[in-house]
Amino acid sequence: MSANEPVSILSLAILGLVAQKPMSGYDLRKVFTTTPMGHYSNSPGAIYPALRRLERQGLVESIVERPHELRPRQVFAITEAGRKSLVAVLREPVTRGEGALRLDRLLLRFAFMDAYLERAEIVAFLEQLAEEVDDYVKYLRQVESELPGTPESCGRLALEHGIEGIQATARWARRAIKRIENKEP
Amino acid sequence: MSANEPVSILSLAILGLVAQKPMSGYDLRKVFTTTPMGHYSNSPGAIYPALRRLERQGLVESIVERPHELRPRQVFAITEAGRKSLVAVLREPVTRGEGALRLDRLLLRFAFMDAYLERAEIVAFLEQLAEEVDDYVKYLRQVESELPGTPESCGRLALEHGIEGIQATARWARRAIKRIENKEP
DNA sequence: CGATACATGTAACCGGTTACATGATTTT
DNA sequence: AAAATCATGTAACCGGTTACATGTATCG
Repeated sequence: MSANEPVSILSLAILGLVAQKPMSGYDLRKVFTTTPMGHYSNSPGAIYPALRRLERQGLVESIVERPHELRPRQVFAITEAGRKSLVAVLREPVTRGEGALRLDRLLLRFAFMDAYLERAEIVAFLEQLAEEVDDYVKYLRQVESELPGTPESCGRLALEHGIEGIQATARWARRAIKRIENKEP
Repeated sequence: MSANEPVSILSLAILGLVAQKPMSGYDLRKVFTTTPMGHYSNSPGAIYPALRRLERQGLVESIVERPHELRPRQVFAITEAGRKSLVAVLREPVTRGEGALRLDRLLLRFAFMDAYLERAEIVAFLEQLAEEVDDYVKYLRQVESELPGTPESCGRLALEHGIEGIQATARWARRAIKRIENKEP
């Protein structure tokens, strides 16, 4: 729909956060520095420009508190367009862009879902994710089988690490489905 | 030692690859596009500049094949300084830079180790890794315990995904240690 | 009241992505 | 010989990191 979607994963994280409640750049920075969300970068030189971009796209709007003082405080809130755009991102199908499953982006989307999507949609997302992950495991096993080197070679072991990590993801997704489905409405 | 170290993770991947055998930019691109190494970006606009940087740093050197033709082929090989620098990177201690364990970089380093490091060093690396990962799990559990929301809330589930993923890493590391130690010399 | 920590940003640099360009080789 | 594909790159743009700047509250 709208061509105005948050482009980077950090923008998406910010959009999801200000959707929960309006925040200043500093508030956001605190979230990123004090929680594992910091995985998506916690530097002010990333956050403030991202907020400007989101504002330019009309996805967030800001009100300036204490406008007459020298150090004003700018609080950003999501707009209706922003909410629409966020939901659209949450609803994107689960695919491998360029052969690599961008798990961090997918998980970030998932983390914001329960505020906006029906339970059935969330479950469908997890089912797609589990399928894609299974496919990816198959591909990695294929690669492994063609790999030269002994079973103790570091390259092979590193690949096995990758395989086991995403197998853990598949198990998690299926368990999450059950947890969500068994929850009383 | 040398202040000339490969800066980005992609540079490190390239350095490790040309250390195995000399390759052209195109050869490298093929590796990145056809294997899971593509995780570290497979775009020519990243690879060629990275090669230039490595060359400027003296970590790789190139010979131009078919120099008189219009489309020459430039093959890059690691230098002695490059090999030293690579080994220095492989020997870096396992730490959390800015609170986030950069697993992808650590695993990339690991993948290149067996050509250059003693078995004992590799095992020590894995032990450090397992410890750091255990610490990180503790931190994440702490975060989880302070998280509001029901056990089925998406945010909590996403965090659990992270926890389980790095627990899988810890198990992998300990299993890899055993595999390497039990290998006959 | 001076020092320290908290709050709120800006600017320069740099690495990566996307899109484009162009020469050689193979296929039809 | 034209079309398609392989091989080898370049350029513009853009997002992120690092380092710096400056204002406000707090604490000794």
